[in-house]
Amino acid sequence: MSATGDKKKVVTRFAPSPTGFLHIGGARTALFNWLYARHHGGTFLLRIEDTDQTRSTDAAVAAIFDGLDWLGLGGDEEPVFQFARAARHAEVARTLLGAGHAYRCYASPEELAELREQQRAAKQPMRYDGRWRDRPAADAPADAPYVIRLKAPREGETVIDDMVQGRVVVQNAELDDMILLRSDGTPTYMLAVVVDDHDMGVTHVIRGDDHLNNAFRQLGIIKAMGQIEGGWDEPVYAHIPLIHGSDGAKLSKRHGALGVDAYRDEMGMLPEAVLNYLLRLGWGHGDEELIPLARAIELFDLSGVGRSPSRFDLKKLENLNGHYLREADDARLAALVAPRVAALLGHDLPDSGLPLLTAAMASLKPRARTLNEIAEGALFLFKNCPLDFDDKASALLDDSARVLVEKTSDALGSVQTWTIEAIEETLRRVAEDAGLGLGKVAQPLRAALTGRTTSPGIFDVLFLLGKDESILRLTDVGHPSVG
RNA sequence: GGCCCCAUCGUCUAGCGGUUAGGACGCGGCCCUUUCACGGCUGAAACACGGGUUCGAUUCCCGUUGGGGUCACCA
Repeated sequence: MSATGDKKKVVTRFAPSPTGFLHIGGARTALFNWLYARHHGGTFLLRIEDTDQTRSTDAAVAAIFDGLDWLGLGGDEEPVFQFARAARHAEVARTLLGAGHAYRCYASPEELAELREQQRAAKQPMRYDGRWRDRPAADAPADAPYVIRLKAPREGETVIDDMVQGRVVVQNAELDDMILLRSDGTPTYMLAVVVDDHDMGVTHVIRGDDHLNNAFRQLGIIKAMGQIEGGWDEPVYAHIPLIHGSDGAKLSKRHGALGVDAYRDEMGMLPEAVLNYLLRLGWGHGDEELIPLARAIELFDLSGVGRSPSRFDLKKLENLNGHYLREADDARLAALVAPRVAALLGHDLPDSGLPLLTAAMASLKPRARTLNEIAEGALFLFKNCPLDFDDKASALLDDSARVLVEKTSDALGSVQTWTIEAIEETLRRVAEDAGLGLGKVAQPLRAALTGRTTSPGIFDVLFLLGKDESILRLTDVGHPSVG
């Protein structure tokens, strides 16, 4: 902060630990950080928290980048891998130790487990009792492993003015002396986060409110380092509420805490829909519901973030996805849908598949909420005679309907130029000649052409199928079966 | 259990002392219509409870209840 009081440039970050895919909650945290940075013309950074090498995997790192990439939430600079910075973390721990803000603790893990057990039994708060906090160095057992703990203040209180949670106060007596450096010399998360955020120049820490308690401990490190060398500013904190499942319990795989890849691949969602949904989950701006990214950048601010946890609602996501599907470019959708159609069919699409899907998209997409539903709806375009008729369709195709189909087929056969207009004109004439409403003619035709009782408009179906294929399918059912 | 956070329709939310408590999803009805959708209109649906403060509380304060989070040599 300069003497003129102007604010530092905003720097936010998303710092997942690579122990699994990018889940939906993480995606929202990333989105909020990304939006906040964009809104303020700042920088959004990525950091992979892989200090726990036994739980971190390359596959998870790849999955996280993949998910972020799909959503368009990449970092503005090369991602930082925390494990690679272990030496720097250790250096800070040593600095703290040298300045008397930290100390060596020789208590063994077993000893600590026993302590916790006693506290649990006595219904006492479970925390480290500071047994090595003030012991003279002479007491230290020679060559015994030790950890370095922060010498946290025991009096007073620590205050955080959180941009979402408001002013939160915790008594320092509630905080114990956390471990900074493990006995094997590697840094703990608490230390690594603080050091990295400082070194990366992070000004705003926006993360899940499961970290709120951690913030008080982390502040202890920041304050201590600030006293030693100065320049360690407290970041602005914003702890956003977690996302819960539809039953109010913590989000689990059961209700959609899947990787974002599942929303893309298995559920057939568009990234812009997921983004819009996530944005509106826990954040609102008046009555606005449809908020594309550009608008979100313009509107987003932390003051709009609510403080209560919200439940994940797949139905609403699907509805939003339907909106974005209708707005999406047809060729783009066709490319996205093609492999899904092929999967349903069990074989590749012909070369004409993509252009056909593109042409059909305008009548396919208003009827769907997901890419999968579009694929389902597109199936009839690629089937071969004889079609598989579902129950309603075959029930509809009784003898009189088949006669009507044959009659229509004949009329259609004489259509010279296969246009929507010509098709419509022909069908209306057939209906009129038969003394029937258009619907009475259209339904049997639909069944004969698609094997289903629901489909895009009948003129569109005929047009998309083409004259030859249409006549083929109509002829196939056009003759009342003898029997 | 200690500490921390939260509480408006079933769900996401608007509200920031005085409103017929608004919108969206979902649900019901109607319209449009060749089916299904889309779209339009419309209906049902909420301030957890109890005390205060105030002329007046959904709104401010306290408590109760109910949720959630966190208490590792994980992150």
